[in-house]
Amino acid sequence: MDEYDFLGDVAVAGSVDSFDRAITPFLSQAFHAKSLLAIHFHRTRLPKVLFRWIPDKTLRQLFDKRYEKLGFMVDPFFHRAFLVQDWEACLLRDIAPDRFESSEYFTNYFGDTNMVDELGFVARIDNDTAVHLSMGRNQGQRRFRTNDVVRFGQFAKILAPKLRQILINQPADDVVEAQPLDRRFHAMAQARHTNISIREAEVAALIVQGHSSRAIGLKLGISGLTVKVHRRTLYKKLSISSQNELFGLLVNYVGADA
Amino acid sequence: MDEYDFLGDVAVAGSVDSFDRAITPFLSQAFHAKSLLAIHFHRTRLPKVLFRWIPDKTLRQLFDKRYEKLGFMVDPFFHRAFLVQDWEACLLRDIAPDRFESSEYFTNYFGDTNMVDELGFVARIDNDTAVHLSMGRNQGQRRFRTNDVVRFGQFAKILAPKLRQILINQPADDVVEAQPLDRRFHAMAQARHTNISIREAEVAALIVQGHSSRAIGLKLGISGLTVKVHRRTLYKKLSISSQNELFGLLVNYVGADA
DNA sequence: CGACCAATACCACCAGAGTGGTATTTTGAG
DNA sequence: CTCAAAATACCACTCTGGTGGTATTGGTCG
Repeated sequence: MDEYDFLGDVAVAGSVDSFDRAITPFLSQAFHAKSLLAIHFHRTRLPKVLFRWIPDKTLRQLFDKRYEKLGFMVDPFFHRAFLVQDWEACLLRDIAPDRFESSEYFTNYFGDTNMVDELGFVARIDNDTAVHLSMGRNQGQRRFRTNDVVRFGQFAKILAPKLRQILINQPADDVVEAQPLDRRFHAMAQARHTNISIREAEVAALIVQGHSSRAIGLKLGISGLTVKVHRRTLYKKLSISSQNELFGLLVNYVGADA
Repeated sequence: MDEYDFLGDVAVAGSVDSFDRAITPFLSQAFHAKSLLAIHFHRTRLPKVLFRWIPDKTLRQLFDKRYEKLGFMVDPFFHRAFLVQDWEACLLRDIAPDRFESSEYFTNYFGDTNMVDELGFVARIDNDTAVHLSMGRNQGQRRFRTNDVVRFGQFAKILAPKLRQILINQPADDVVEAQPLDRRFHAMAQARHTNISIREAEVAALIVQGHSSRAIGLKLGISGLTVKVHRRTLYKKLSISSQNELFGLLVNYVGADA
């Protein structure tokens, strides 16, 4: 299939469905991807997976089960989507928090384990919504190269506006509010008969997203050393003693409701 | 209910079922436990959960789903069971590998997240089988105290031989062979078109069980520094770069089959 | 008002993971 | 037998998390 045939199909696509059919076979082949997914983000609501192509059954199940409820909250693309104004194509590793890879706990948990690399774009639709499309490569495969990124960036010039156009007229059918992570941590703590401060909840949320103490400090405009203090008191209140345990609480409790 | 009533019921119990009914209500109350379980271990086969009382629904489901297939392989009680000759009552934290708690990834994954403490016994039945009973306390609760341990140890003098007696005449109905962890890692690596050495597979298995490099060295009779080398080459071959990613591979791939 | 707590900041120390080396011995396949 | 790979050992370094302190400020509640 020719590149211009592909772009022609994209141009005439009038629905998410036809868009999916136009791009999935072509992109997955052109970039040797082992997964491809498109997600409609909302700043304060649960996201909607527009379509996903994940041949590996186990991974697909994990993704379906966990991403829409909780996983998206630790997806760097989700946060990135509301930071860019127009649209942006990028590699996951370029926008991920500094400790994202070593705290693989999460990506593992949501079925991305073997995605050694992810290349995609985010595009803002309006103040509260955005759309995201990405392709993943599995372990055993090479990471995306510079020319992959460049080439994808060029496609994104067409794909991003087109997908936005399709979605802009489409009313959201799911309007389930999603509590932000810090709120969820706060609620979880109270369910455990302890009370964490607002700051501590914020820190907890950023930790599980993969930020180091230092990075959290920069983000909150406080010292990384202060973050360590919050960390300590947080752990003490939740009677845990490590980051992994915090992940565990999130997965088993914070994710349980909402 | 009186302690001697309890012991009387235990004494006359003639089946796993009646044993369960005799002990679960009493022990869970007497020790303020939030979970109680009994497992029949086999050195080379999948274990059989004799009974389990886990009121929390989420935890129960996680446990049911993952423990019997894979989780038991990283359960310190499982390994302990085949090290003691007769029987032994102990705290989980006393027999757990040194990095077991901080690499909570696993306990989280198998539904033990909130078990801040676990008290139980293991009793050998014959060369290849053993039985294990334990109670867990959740987060938010105190850990078991010395007098809890002492008291439980006294009960175990009756419970362990009794449970062994019940099981000794009971033929195993499940005879599903379970590949040891190192073998599974080896197979997983080959499925990924790479070949890890025997030593590397051993190291991988010990890592996910929660041992530090130093502890692995002591266990294998080699230097902890050598273990670090194995670790490095292992990570390189699997194209990962951290322990958490190794956990992820185990959970999503090594556990998939077998 | 005083007691208390949250939030801030900073210091020092340790353990462990991860990474970059070098070098020797053992072992197994060709 | 030879050569390459595996296994062993050791060194040095950085980064981070986790833990133990101290101290100041500002707000809240009894």
